[in-house]
Order: sequence, then structure tokens, then C-alpha cells
Amino acid sequence: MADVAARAGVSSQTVSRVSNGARNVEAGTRQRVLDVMAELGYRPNSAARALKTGRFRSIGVIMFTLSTLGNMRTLDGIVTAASGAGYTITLMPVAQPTEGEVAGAFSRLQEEAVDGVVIIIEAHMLDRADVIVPVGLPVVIIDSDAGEPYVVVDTDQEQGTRLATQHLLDLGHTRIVHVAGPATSYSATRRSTAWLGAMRDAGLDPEAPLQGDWTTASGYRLGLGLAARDDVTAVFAANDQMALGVMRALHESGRRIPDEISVVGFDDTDESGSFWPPLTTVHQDFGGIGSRSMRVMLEMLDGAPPSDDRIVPTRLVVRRSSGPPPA
Amino acid sequence: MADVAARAGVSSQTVSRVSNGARNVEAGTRQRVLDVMAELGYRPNSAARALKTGRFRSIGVIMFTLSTLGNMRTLDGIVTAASGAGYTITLMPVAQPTEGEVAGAFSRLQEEAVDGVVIIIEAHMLDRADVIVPVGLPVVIIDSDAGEPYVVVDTDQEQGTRLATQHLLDLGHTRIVHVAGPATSYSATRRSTAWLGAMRDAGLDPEAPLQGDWTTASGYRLGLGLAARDDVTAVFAANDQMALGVMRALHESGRRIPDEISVVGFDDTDESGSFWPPLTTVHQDFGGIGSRSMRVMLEMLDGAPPSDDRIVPTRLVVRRSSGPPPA
DNA sequence: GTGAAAGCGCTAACAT
DNA sequence: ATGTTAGCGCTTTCAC
Repeated sequence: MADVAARAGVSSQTVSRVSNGARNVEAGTRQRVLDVMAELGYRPNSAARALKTGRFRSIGVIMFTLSTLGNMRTLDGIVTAASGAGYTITLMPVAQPTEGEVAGAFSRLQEEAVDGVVIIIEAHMLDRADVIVPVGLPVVIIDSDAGEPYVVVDTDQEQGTRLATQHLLDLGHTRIVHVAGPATSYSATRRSTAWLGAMRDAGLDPEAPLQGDWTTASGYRLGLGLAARDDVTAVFAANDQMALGVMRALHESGRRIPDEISVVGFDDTDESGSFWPPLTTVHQDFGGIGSRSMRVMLEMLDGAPPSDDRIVPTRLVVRRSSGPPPA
Repeated sequence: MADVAARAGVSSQTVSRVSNGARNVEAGTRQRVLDVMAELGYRPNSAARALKTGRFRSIGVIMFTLSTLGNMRTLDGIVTAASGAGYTITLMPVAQPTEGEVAGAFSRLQEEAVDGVVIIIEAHMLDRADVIVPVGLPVVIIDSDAGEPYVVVDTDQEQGTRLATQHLLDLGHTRIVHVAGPATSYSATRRSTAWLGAMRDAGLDPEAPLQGDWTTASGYRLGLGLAARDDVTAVFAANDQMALGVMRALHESGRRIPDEISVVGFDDTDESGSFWPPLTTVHQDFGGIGSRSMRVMLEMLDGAPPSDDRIVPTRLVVRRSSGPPPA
């Protein structure tokens, strides 16, 4: 910057003003400085700027590394929204979604160059106030049971689950089994709970959900057991990947979908409509989750109260994997 | 830091030493400083540190936002490797994979707090020296036609393609069609070229590849056309998503896989083994791409010459979507 | 509209 | 083993 100032015959202060787009610089002076900047290939040093202003223009995202498709899409939404607001995203992976790991990532984050933190861990640990509280940064949590004072942005799991369950109920199914996500996942338990609620509201007495872990492999394993039973006419899987695994098991066992058994998923990834048969599923607006998270984050950064609009609705996408139960 | 120093009765320099784990501090002094740090909740300011050292301990990743599954997995590998080396990842999305956008991202990156840049854009633009050259940072490019002086890390596209093509050839197929990725993608064109080469080496005269865009939708559209032809016995799709779309079109048209027509993909995502039928495909080691990129980056950061080992081999995973052609 | 001075929090270099 | 000095590149404040 000093070089630019010297070459342009102005003070470094003026260079700073031009660099930041301040308006009290004469057009001629500005142009001269701009020319010299280009000539010298000048780029402001963000560390120095951050040191002085105390702002980094970056948001940290803590996420479980080997993440699900949905989390990747959510990250994509966050990155896009952040970029639009002139912020970059700094990734903070945690190897395992355990409380210790998250606390560790959090403490590391305090020395990172970020203005706020978004957490996507989908775990139950976040109600432990001591894990998060020590940080003096705005925090937005996605998909968590963290209560006050945390700001949580999330898909409307209850509404989505009821959409899926009601669809099956309306079709005439009563013997519906739920293939749940891992018990450590908050969204998985909410989907289980909402499913139980919807079933009971319909006067049914559902059996306990089967326990998967989000992967196609777990869906396949559980699906093999389901295929061997003749008292089940529909399966509601907590995500599309497990639904895919269930369908594979059903296919291999010679069970016809949806004639003998219906399958419904949750997520609606880009591929779900091309599964065979195309999967009926609950569409989650991952991009919406990401952009709302960033909007709330930006509000907090500005010292404004975060807007209330933090639960993102879903919609049911009916395809060919669901139909009436066999007569 | 000054507060800690005063409270612990030492100089700020000693606090700095403790903070950085220097060994020339007496155990008692260290403990006292540590205690005060905890008491005061001291956290080093990374901006100040970066300003002084000129190092940010962060790597920027430029990527096309609405990315493919494979790119997401590669990013995951990079993040994991970076984290292990004590680096964070700063994401720089580009809205469109055009030359202008990439150049823009690059120029923005220069003011970002990063020590090096990894580019995942899978586009042909990177041989344009003027796009990248101006940056004084180490650059590693994934999947690109960028030649010297750029360091490129990539999957062995040629080997993978030949594996897939030879598999079909060995099965007895001669009427094989290639569903290619977008012409703007370098890996897509390399797969096309390698496929043409493998076919010609087998003495065949293949028809021009069909042009998809990586999405299941494009695979479906092209698959519909393929399903209507009776002179095709096998399809080699340039990625698994397009293969999935092709299979859906085939199913809907009542064509049996692999009895009437075989389908082979490229990528081997987590879901591919659960498609129906389970997809024969070329396994790409996305994590390996990510970790090698980071290893090379770290070498460059240390001023060492980047190691040669930058092409990651693939392997063929034979499942049930491929078989001999109909008699 | 522009410039001079001061200092953000840290660490490299040197001194003790 | 510990302290002192200086300065990284920028922006804020205040003066002109």
C-alpha cells in the first residue's frame, strides 16, 4: 500500500479510501490510484484489515466430515448465500460427531478467523450448554435439539413426516414400518417420533422403528428382513439412501414395488426420481436451509434480532414407489 | 495477550512462547501463564498472527457451486487431509464454470486469507495462462487440461475408461454407445477420447458419443432414445448419475438389464451398488484425490518440489448391470 | 478532499 | 529462560 501511495503521489490513507470505496476522494485522484494499483498488482492484505477492524468477513461451518448428501447440499446453500453477502466459508471438520470432538472443534474455532459459526452436526449433544457457550461468536445451529439461547434453523421434520405417513395412510396402508436413522441424530429421532404420533393419531398401534444409520447398506440389511415378512405393506424410510437400500433388498427378494409393498423416503435428492421405481419422498429444501441460516447469521452479525422464520417446510413428491396395499 | 502477561507477571513474549508451544519456557512459568490464559479466557488472534507471520494456515478451494457428487466427495477428501495438517479450508464458489467467473474468483482469492489454492472446476478454461498466472500463490488443479507450470492432480481417466470399455468388449459386446458428460468438462472429453481409442483398438468403428450433462435427467433423456433402438447392446455412461437415468429409461421402456442391454457407469458413489440392478462401474478414489492434492500443496508450501505421484488409479467394480450381449 | 499519527495483537530478532 | 524493541499493513481519528 505504501508503494502505491508513493507511486501515485498520495498518502496511504487515500489509497485505503479508494480501496474501500469511500466517497470523499476526487475522481481524478481515485483514477490515478486505481491505475497504480493495477500497475503494481496491489491487493489488500486481509490479515491487516481484519486485525484493525476485528472483522474477517468469513463464517465458520462445523460439520461432520463424512457427511450425508443432505448435509452437502445444505453446505452448498450456505456457501452460495455467504458468497452473495460477501462472506467466505471456513470449513471446520470434526472426525466423529461426538461431544468431545464438537467441543474441540469449537474451541479451535475461537482462534480461527471467523465472525460467526454455523453448526451442522445433526447430533443430540448440543443441549449441553458447556459445549458451546464459551464462544463469544454468533452461532446458528442446523438440525439440533439445542434450545435457548441458540438459534436453530431446520426443516420442518414433523410436517414432512406427517406428509409421508398420511400419504401411506390415505392409500389404505395400516401395516407400515419405519426405518429410522441413527439414534444419535436429532432429525432421525424427530422423524421417528412424528411417525409414531401420526400412526397413533390414525388409531394404529405401530411397532418400534427399525434402526438404520442413514446408509444404503443399513437400508439394505433391514430391507432383507422386511422382505421376508408378509405382514408389512409399506415402509417409510427416514432418508432416500436407506429407502434405496430397502428397495434393493425387496427387488432381490422378488417383492414387487409398489404392488406388494410401498416405499417412501425423505430428502428428495437429485437421483431419487430416477431410482427404480422412482421414489415417492418428502422434498427438503436444502438450499433454503442454507440461505436462511446465512440470513439469520447476517442479522446477528449486524446486532439485529434474528428473524423468526427459521423452520423450512417440506412437500411430498409422489412418484411410483407408493400405491395402495395389495387387496 | 498483554493482560495475560501482566496478570502472570511475565512479558508478552513469554505468553507468545507458551501459546506457540515453544520449549524454552520453564515449566512453572508455563503453568502460571496457562492458568492465567484459562482464567481470562485468552484466545490468540489469528489475524495478528497472520499479519506477522504472513501465513494463514488456510487453503482456498475454488469450486463450481452446484457441483456433482464426485466433486463433493473430493472436497471432503481435501478438507479431511487439510484438517489433519492443521489447515482450514476456505471455500470460494463460482456461480458458473465460465472463464470469466473463474478469473473473478481468482482475483478475489488474492485478497483472501489463504496460503494456497486448489481449483476444482473440471473445465477447459484453465490452459489460459492469464487466468491463473497473476497469483503469487501455490496452485493445485484437479481435473483439468492445465499444462505446465500448473500442478495437476487427477484420476486416471484413460485407465478407468479402458477398464470399463474392455469389460464390455470382453463380455462380447461390439455395439457399445457412450453417453458422455458435457463438452466443457475436461474429464468428460478425456473419457470420450479414451473410449473412442479403446473401441478403435478393438477394431471397432464406434458412433459418436451422445452428449449428456452429468445429470440423471440427461441420462434419462438420452436413455429414452437408446431404448428405442435395437442395435445397441451396451451403454457406457461417463458417470453414475447418467447411468442411473439411462437405466430408468430402459426400465420404463421395458428393456431388461443386463439381458437385453448392459449399462456401465463411472464414479462408484455410495448408492451405485444399490441401484437396480446394482451398477457395474469404475471406482474413483475421491478421497485419494483430495489427500494427494493436499500433500502436493503442503510440499509446495514448504518450498519443496511437488511429488510426481499425482495420477490416482481407478478400479472396475463389476455388479449386475452388465452381462453378455443377447445371443 | 486529503494527510499525519497512532495502534490493532502478535512474533522475529536480538539482548540479557 | 526471559525481556525489549520493532514492525507486519491496514484503518481510525483528528487535523488541515
